[in-house]
Amino acid sequence: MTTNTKRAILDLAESLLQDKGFNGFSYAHIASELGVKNAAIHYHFPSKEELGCAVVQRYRDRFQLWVNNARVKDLSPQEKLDWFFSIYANMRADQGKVCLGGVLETEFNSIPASLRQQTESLTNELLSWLASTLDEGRDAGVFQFNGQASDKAALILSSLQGALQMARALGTDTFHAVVAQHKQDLFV
Amino acid sequence: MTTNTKRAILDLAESLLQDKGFNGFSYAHIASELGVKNAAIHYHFPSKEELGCAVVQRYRDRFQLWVNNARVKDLSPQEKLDWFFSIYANMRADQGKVCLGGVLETEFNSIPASLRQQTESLTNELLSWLASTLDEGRDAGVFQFNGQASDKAALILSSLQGALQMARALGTDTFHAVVAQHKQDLFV
DNA sequence: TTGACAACTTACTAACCAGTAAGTAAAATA
DNA sequence: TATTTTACTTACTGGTTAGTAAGTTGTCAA
Repeated sequence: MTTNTKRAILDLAESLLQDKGFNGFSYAHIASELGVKNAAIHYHFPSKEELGCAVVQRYRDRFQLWVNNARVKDLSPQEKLDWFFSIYANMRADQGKVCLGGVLETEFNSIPASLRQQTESLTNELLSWLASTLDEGRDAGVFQFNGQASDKAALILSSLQGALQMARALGTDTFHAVVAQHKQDLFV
Repeated sequence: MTTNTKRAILDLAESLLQDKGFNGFSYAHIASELGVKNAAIHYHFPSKEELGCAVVQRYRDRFQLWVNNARVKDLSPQEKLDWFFSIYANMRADQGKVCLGGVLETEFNSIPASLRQQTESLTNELLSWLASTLDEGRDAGVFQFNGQASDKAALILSSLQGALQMARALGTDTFHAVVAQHKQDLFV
């Protein structure tokens, strides 16, 4: 039986990562919030590196589960895109969180190598799903854009990532304006 | 006579900010790199908060100087946009740096209030210049996009910010692909 | 009932952090 | 020349960091 504590640590670490970044939270933060001692965190995750990797790995697994879920697979391209946008909108709504990719890429030069690897894999997976969804929509005649779907996907993903961050300084409206503009660009 | 040291501190702090983030560098890093002692940094910038603000303030002043410079003012909208894109391309070329706005927004919840204020002002200034340049280009018939220029500006700025970060995980090609896609979207 | 193991706590360490108080040497000023 | 000011250094503090070693308690299997 896996403990509740291990999952609670992962949940809180993920939340703290999206809130303050990898260098912005400590084992003490997690411990005090959970009402346990520092060493309890080290029992489940010997190093901060392993904790960070476990958070990203779990996020990646969750994304793949969603993507391969019939409820998502059977959506139309527009609905798939809306579902994807809503993931980011929910992060914004949840205390102004930003996406894991953006946090870890911003701190890329001061995080462990294994966590950099996880970040690269996560970004590639998001990008690849988005590119094939865009291609699918263009083939179906519902999306319109020039050039390769992978380039347009990189544009959209980078913008969502940046817009979540920007919304911290300028407010939620900025984020929603960016999303609306993407739809306008794509559907015209 | 302002010392070389003060400027060297600002230069290095700006570079470290773009490299490792506000929580990712210390007075000791700056001191050892410059061959002075910790206290020398505190002499010029009593607190890290003041140092951070001075870096962003100098960056804002520099941007306003560029923007109000006749050499930039007299450019065509396309040239202005290319010039703006090249600022970001140069950051990417310079050891994979990311933009100040992106770093500080990502760390927004763990930086001092005065630095948050500087971040907001910087982002507003970049956004406002970009929006009026887009408007100017659309009026001149060289740019094409739907909706408000301020929304398209937020889309482009957020994307440049995100693409610099993303390029750390995926490489420089990703950044250039995003810029090329923006041009394609705008010029069609 | 005993032994093993899981899930912790207690108590600690060495490194690093921003920040400070007091001293110093050289240059500018009067 | 005397005094002040600038630009530091030396030496330190209290707080925080990830990480560790050794001990404790409750559960479960043999």
